Amino acid sequence: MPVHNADITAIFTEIADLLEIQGANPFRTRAYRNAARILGDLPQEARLLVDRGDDLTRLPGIGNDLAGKINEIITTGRCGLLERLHRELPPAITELLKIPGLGPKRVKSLYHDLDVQTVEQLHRAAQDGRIRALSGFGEKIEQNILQAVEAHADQSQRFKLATAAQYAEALRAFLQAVPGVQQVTVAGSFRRMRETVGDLDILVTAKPGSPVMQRFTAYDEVAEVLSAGETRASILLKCCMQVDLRVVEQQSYGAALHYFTGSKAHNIAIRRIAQQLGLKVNEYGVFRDNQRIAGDSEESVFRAIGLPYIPPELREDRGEIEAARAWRLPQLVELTDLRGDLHAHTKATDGHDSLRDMALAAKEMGLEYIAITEHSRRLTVAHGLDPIQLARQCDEIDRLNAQLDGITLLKGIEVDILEDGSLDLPDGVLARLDLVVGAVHSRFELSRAKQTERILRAMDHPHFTLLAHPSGRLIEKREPYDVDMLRIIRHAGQRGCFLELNAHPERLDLLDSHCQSAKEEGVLVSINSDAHSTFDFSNLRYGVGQARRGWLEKTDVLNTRPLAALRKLIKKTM
DNA sequence: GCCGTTTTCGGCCCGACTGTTTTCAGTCG
Repeated sequence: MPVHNADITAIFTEIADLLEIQGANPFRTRAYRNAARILGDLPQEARLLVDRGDDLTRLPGIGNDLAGKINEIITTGRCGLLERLHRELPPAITELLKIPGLGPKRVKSLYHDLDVQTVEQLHRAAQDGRIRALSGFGEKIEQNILQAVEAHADQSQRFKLATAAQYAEALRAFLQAVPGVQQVTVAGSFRRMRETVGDLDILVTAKPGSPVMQRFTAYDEVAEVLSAGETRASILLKCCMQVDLRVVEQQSYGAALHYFTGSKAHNIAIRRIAQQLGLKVNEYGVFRDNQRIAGDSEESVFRAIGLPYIPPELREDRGEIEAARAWRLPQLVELTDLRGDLHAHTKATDGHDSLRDMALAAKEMGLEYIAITEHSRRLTVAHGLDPIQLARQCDEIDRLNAQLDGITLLKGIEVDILEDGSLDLPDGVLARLDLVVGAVHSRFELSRAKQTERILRAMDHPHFTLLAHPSGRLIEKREPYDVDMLRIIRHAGQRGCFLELNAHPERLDLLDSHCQSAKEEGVLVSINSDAHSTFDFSNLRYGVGQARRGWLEKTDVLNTRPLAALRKLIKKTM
């Protein structure tokens, strides 16, 4: 079995958990967590880097020791340190860390003093009232543990960005109406436009005496108030989403927003820079000694430590700080940069609206063109089109284009890429179209070599324009199929093809790290809605968010081109 | 365990809330 980055990430995370329980140097455990994060964000398998003889210590946060461990895991499939830790501690003990309120210190004490090794044993110990007697514990903590175990509160659920947006908007409006409240901003991973968010972090500025805290904890969707202080409170909504509220004065808005937006790794890096400058950054501002020198805006925070403004989507400690220091931050693409959308369906297949309605909705979004790309015949569940049906739709598009003003429909197809890499419609049919979007909708389980080869062959087709949802993953539902994405990206470059960033909230596919690879290889990405109804064009904002997380600029995105320029780019000469 | 325009050793972000304690440790973000 080849070792994937996710395997190494899991090993390093477990090592960090176990070391923490043992009471190891916290910075050592941080190094393992950091390494896990770095590997998780890598656009390529570490295995391939090692095969190529790349020096892993060139990755920030990976030194000789960790590079050696990565090597060991890749070549042997094992990790000596983890095996040693497994001999020293019971294997299931890291599960206890997932219980809210239990950290490494308390888990260690539960194990040493009560021999609690599993969640079941923890449950029994709490039921028997044995926990309250431990030093540092008490009746309240025992009750909390009991509740948490019985509520299965260890399952930390993540929500798709678009789902979180619904709860966020409702809460934002609710809080905005509270007397004395000035600004309400949803920060955290939501503001960084991560594809899923674990909780909502809301920042409020309010005049002194505003009842915002009381109102927040009394919000009618609250299932439980987890904590509530003067400036900070956490609630659990009935949908099981946790929401953290932070209230600060207006003068601290920027510093608090920066702090609350994260990511954690980014914040640590920023605060280190401040430290080196003899400054201190916290959620109230930037301080020299006890003198507040910045903090009313995020810009002022960055300026105070000598950096340009870093957009939230980049704040993952994935090179944005180095880029900022060198004044080489990208000018990220914006929603208003999009001129068109190259992937949309109508009720001719599995969409819900007519050609005309889709065109008008796109125009309403400020778009200049959209490509109609129905499924092809192989995809029977979606009523895919055969050559005759497609020809009929093309005629209809021609007629409609003659009537429409300010929006142009392009003739396309989302053609199935068959198992052998051929396309699901004959060349003569594809030749009439403005563009051909190819997609894998079957045989997801093929080996990496076969799946990659399948897609490369499809791109070799003279009419192939754009690869739809390149990884095939459905967030939290279906893993991506196993392909060598870097090879696909490079092949697209050689063949003059493009990659889609599918903006549907369930897909958000291309991954952000692969957007970066595409940019490096000079392959343009098309941010497409994959709209199945007139409402779906609004999903483009999530695609843009993902593109921004992938460092894409306006020029890196195919459909920022005006129609005439786009036509030149997608026109196949062969 | 990592890292270096003060450093190859000695640092490593910072603060709020809870519950256990009488001044703070543990957890969390």
